[in-house]
Formats: sequence, C-alpha cells, structure tokens
Amino acid sequence: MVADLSAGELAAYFALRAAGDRLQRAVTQQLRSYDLTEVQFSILAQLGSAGDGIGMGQLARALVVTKSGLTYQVGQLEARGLVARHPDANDDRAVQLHLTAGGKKLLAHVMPAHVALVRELFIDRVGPADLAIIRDNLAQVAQD
Amino acid sequence: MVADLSAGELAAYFALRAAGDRLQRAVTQQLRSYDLTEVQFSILAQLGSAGDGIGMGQLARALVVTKSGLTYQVGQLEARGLVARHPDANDDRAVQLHLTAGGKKLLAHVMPAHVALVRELFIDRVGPADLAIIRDNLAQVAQD
DNA sequence: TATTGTTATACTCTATAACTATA
DNA sequence: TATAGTTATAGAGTATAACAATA
Repeated sequence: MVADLSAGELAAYFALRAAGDRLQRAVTQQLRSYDLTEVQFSILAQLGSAGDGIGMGQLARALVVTKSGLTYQVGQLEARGLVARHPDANDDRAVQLHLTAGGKKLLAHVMPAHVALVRELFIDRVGPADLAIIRDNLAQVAQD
Repeated sequence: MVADLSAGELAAYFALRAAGDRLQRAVTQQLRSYDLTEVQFSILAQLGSAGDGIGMGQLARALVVTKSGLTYQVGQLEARGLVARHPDANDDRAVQLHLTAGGKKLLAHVMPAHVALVRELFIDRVGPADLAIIRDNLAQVAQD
C-alpha cells in the first residue's frame, strides 16, 4: 500500500501529518480552557495584529470560511463582548470588526499561553539550523 | 503580538501550520470526489494495512475519536458496503472490522490518487536531503 | 466489576440559498 | 448589476451518558 512513495518519503509524510495533528490537538485543547475554538482564536488574532478594523468578507477570505460561517462565529464572540461591529465610514454596506477592551484582555492572556505551547511542542524540539530548513521547505508546500 | 517567538521561529510555525492546513484542505477536497471524509479514509486505510480485522475500540484509539463517533462512521461505510463487521472468535462482545471486496476496490482507486497528491504538494517540493531532516524533526514533534 | 460496542440525544459548526441594503 | 453582510435552514459530525451483553 502507498507503493509509490519510498519508505523515507512515506515516513516524512506521516511525520508531517502526525506533527500537524498533534500540534492542532494540543492547541484545540488549550483554547477550550478559554472557551475558544480555533476559528474564534484566529478571528481574535487577526484583529489583534490588524491596527484598525477588518471587513467581514476580507476576514472570511483570510480564514477560508464562508461569510455565513463567519457571521455565526463573530456573533458568538460579540455575544461574549469580545468583538464589536462598527460602521464603515466609506461604505454603508460594510462592517468594520474590532476587538473590544475585553477581547484585547482575553487575547493578552491567551496569546502567551499559545506561544509557550508552540515553543514547548515545536520550537524546542527542533534544532535552530533545522528550523530554517523546515521553514523554507514548508513555505514552498504552503504555496499555491 | 506573539512576542516570545523570534521572527524566524514565528515564520517556521506559520509555515508548519500553513503547510499542514494546505495539505489537509487538498486531501479533504480530493476525498470528497470519492464521497469520503478523512475519518472514513483513515478507517479504510487502517483496515487496508492491517492483515486481519480490527476491533472498534482499538480503531477508535488509533484515530483519536470516541467509540460512538466511530460507530457512526463505520455505520456509514457499512451502509455503502465498504466494510463489514464480523464476530470475534475470542470475545463475544467484540467485533472484527474488515474491508469488503468493494472496500478494497475503492481503496485501490483512492490510494494512488492520494499518493500522487502527496507527492505533488509535499515530496516534490522538498529536496531529498531536507526531507530526511523534516522527517526526523517532525517525528520528535509528534512524540508525546 | 470492568470492558466492548451501540443507542439516544443534544449540540456545534458549516454551507447553500435567499434576502436586504447599498455601490 | 454587483457587492457586503445577514438570515433561514438543513445536514454532517461529534461527544456524553445510559444501556446491553459479555469477560
């Protein structure tokens, strides 16, 4: 089975999938302790790194979700007071999404924990020189 | 934001997540053309590489899903005639899950396409020497 | 008593399509 | 006409807890 890949290639593929799964599982579990899903965390993180607000459509494209799916998740976050919708001065159809003070505060708690987890599970297990190799090659994989 | 990771470390983390997401998205889309979810494909693949049958509990642990979730997915596959439940000779509570002829046939179609996709998106984009580095390091990440 | 597996149930999430309002 | 976003709706998948049967 999987005969067209050499043993080494197969092992590399399994390692990539296993590492990705493991990391994702650990992140999901950690976020659950803050009552956040990964999509919700991604929304908060995007808003946190954007200086000003973000439109719904733009955010939906960035997160690779549908507009209606994003409306649902933003609704969840808004109900918890973590994000707020503001009118767009240039386009009356559009909405600018912002973090509230509460959202910023939560993100300020979650992000360090997230970073620590990534360091523990990924960065610290990879040699510095190898890290650059992994980065460059996987960036190619991510490319269209 | 994400201040505790250097730019290079952050880039490596993003590359890993992006590569994993990209690969998963492509695989999911390809499997949809066979009307299979990833979990269902994993079930078929596990059964395909196991010589004899597999118990439900053992399979649930391997796939990191609950027993009831597995019962649901196996039910879907069984309804399509791709897998079959057989009694366990040694334990009257247990079930041995097997591929049917139809399941083997479908897997024989899906697996080469899967391998080709993995080759196109991953193996062919990574230098052979780098592949070994990626394999060894990511295997460490996957470890408990 | 513990374990194998199923069932009943409820819930979360996602997408499709139709819709409103504005460009 | 096209675009931004929401809503209504339905479907797929997952987990929890209770259950039956056997070890």
